[in-house]
Amino acid sequence: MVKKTREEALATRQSLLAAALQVFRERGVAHTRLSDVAERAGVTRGAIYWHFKDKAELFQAVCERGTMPVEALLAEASQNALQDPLATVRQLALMALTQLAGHADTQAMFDVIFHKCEFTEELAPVVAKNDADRAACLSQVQRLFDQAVACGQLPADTDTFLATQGLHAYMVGLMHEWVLNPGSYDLAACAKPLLDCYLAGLATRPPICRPDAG
Amino acid sequence: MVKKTREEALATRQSLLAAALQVFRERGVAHTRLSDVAERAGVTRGAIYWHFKDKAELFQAVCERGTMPVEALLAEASQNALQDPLATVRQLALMALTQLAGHADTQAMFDVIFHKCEFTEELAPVVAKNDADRAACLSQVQRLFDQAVACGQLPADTDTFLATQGLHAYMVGLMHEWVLNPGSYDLAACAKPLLDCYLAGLATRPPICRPDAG
DNA sequence: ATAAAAGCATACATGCATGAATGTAAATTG
DNA sequence: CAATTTACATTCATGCATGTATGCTTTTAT
Repeated sequence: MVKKTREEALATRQSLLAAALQVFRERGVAHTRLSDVAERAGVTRGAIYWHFKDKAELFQAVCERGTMPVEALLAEASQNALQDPLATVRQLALMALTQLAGHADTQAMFDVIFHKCEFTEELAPVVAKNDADRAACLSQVQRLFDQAVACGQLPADTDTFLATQGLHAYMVGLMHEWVLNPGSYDLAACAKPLLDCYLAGLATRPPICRPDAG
Repeated sequence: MVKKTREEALATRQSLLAAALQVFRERGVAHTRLSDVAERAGVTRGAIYWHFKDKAELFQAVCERGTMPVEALLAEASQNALQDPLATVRQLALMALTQLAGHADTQAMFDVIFHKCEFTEELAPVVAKNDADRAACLSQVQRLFDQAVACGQLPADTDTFLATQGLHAYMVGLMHEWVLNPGSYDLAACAKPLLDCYLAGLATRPPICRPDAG
């Protein structure tokens, strides 16, 4: 009773990913031994080494499964951005927070990424992908802000680069801190007011960074 | 030529802390071997085990050395908060960002804490101290926001709890992301406009979280 | 000056996680 | 229905980081 059918093998792979996410969250990625992941998934280390090369590749697979919906969101948002760019940004950010508030797996993933993981050389591919994703997201949001300036939704002298950095930092910080204490406040309910507060700041007093002389 | 005088021993301890900060940043805390730290400091592991119980205690010492100035700032700020609470909050946040932008050691520390460390059980004392510090900081800022509402600096219906969470998230996010790419923009120059943007949002459209029915 | 303790260096024993090697039985393929 | 591959389980050898124990030399206290 060793060999499984193809779909059973896929199920094994999925349960390995789920188990890894859990154990990563409990023990931290670096301190996690693959035997723990295997035990949690109800298999042995042999199964892990069959499906993945090593722990880094397993972690990479866990991350990619988690960031897939976000990327789909970004791609989808590039469509209907023409008429109301600010609303598009707002929707984008809102859906990210809503996804975090609602999905337990998403919470686990960000908990791992933010607090239970060391981004060192051995996870270089994950870091590289993170960097690429962030860069793509940032440039897309900045383009939306540029459009918002062109539409008159934002002041003409808005530094859209800084505005983008600020919004991204806001989002990262909200997720980073909220996953530490999901019970501290109702993120799903508070996401809108929190976002609108920052967007209002952008509209009334946008960041303007004069290229300082000296 | 083994035994050192007392101040030489203190110097050894300091160089151990500095070396640990560097190696932690390069290799990550979990992957750092104490022999690396010792070698970087020009001693052997014996010196580490003399000054510290284990890696966790070493990391704790590194963290405490880094958070000391921040705590001093907070204590100092509780003094002159009466007449202009909003300006006090602004000053507080500004000094934190300025400190980060200017001090290389502070950058290293936050890089380690944000990206090169797993907060698991073995670092429980550090986590506990972090939690306590954050709670103290948040409650103090919220008190300032409450005063700001009383002064009329912020709208009467402002949810000061959410406003505090938002500002804290903003700060965390700014630091979290900026240490990843200190060259991406001039934090020292942009700290003011970035902060004022969020504070303007607080003044014009403060977060108000209605206790949602259903 | 002598005893005691400080401040490390060195040597040793231990466990433990890894990765590779091998075994194996069922499931495909032709 | 044979041959081959899949999908793991099991075993093994290895290295490596840790913690402890011990040794050694110089301060420091008295």
